[in-house]
Amino acid sequence: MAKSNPRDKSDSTRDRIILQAGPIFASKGFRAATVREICDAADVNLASINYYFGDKQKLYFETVVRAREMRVEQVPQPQWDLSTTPHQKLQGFVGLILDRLVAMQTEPWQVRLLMREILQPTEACSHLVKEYFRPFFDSLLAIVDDIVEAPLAQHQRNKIGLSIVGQCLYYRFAAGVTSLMIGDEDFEEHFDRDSLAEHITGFSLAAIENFQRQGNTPATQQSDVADSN
Amino acid sequence: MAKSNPRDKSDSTRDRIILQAGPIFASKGFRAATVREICDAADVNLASINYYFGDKQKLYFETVVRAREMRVEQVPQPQWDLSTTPHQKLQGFVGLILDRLVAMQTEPWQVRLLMREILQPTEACSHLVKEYFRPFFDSLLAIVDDIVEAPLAQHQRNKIGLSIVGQCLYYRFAAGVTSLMIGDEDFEEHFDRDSLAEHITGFSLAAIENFQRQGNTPATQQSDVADSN
DNA sequence: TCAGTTGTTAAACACCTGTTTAATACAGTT
DNA sequence: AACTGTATTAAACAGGTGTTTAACAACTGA
Repeated sequence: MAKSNPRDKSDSTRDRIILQAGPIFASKGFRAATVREICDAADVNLASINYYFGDKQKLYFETVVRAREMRVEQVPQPQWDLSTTPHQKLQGFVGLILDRLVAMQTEPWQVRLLMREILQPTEACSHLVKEYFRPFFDSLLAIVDDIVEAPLAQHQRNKIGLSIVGQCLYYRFAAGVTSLMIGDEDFEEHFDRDSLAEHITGFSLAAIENFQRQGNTPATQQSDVADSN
Repeated sequence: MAKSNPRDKSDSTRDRIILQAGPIFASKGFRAATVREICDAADVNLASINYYFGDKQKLYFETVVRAREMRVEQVPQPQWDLSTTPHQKLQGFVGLILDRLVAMQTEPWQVRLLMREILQPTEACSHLVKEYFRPFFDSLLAIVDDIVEAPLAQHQRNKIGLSIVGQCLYYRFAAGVTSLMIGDEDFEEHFDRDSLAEHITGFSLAAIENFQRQGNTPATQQSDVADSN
């Protein structure tokens, strides 16, 4: 049998704190989550968080990092071969966004925690962008490049990519009001993961194709209304 | 001179509390905002909130209601005549969303507070949906109907509408990470209100037009990847 | 003038917050 | 056996939380 050295014991306690802190931070946010609540959930002493992490803030950072790692493991990026069409790649990637970052049905704590960082970036967010969001977004832009063929200005690539991401993330941020707005039963019936992936892919693909047809200069007229703020 | 009856005095105090509570709730959220901080800002006694509103929660509700009223006043809906094209209407409405609900440059407290309700709906949210979001969304769908001509299934109308709204709201929710992701200077230069209105309108219009061209059945293939969660 | 209502105030209440401390337990090493 | 460093514990700390209370001030209508 494997001997249990103190390092193992330490790591298991440390891990248990992170894993129990995750759902609590995700549900209540950094401030509303209390160290007492976390320590109770992890079944450790009140002082353990300060012992292992220094303070509550550093525990939060570690929890965000762990959430990203777990989410990438849980939903791996799809693999494509030479026969995969750009359309299929786009649909696969939209599905990947919906699974990894939206996860409407399950709403795992990892997703809710990462979204908190998007909404109110802390120091953990720059880490997330570098290690996660930026490469993720680059993968999407590569697919977009395959579809448009003609080279685009960088800001146009970014805008198209963010139009796609925006359509997906909306359902993470606003699922609650959407359900209130269009009715529970309609929402449950028509806004499942696969239906949304299909719609967003078709919508975006149609947009990109028509962009090309119109010579990359859509909507040249300037709005003359609603300029006030 | 106008006599100052106690009702005036009362209302002014009540109003001052709401108007000072707004930015604080918007910035910190319900929990992190303290009644002491609000009372200090409004220059009223600590007990005033409980006296006028009963408790902190009821003050919050009133503040959300007020935020909506103020926002509708600040950014009125554009008026169209018979010569206005559907394209112009769409661009006007996208601009209206960007001005009312995104407001990237100014980020007034009313907008930040309303977004909090979208993200974490409280009892105030169902009020918002009925009085604000639902009619707002219906106006958008009416414009979409003008563009597509052919009748659509209700869930398709909703999906198209939410694709447009999603592209806009993304910049409210994720402006922070976007700036981190594509760089500050690129963001400031190319992602201003007018550029975004133009892009989102063009992107969505192209999508809708191509939807029609393809007979309302875009993206019929099903993704065979990224199904795990 | 005199109740009576309304608005305001300072003080206190009971509770919760993150963090620190000193004592204790227990492993492996000398 | 004594020592050492790590892990855990209960208790206390200093400060902040929303809410309540009772006293006081100001104006109202009879």
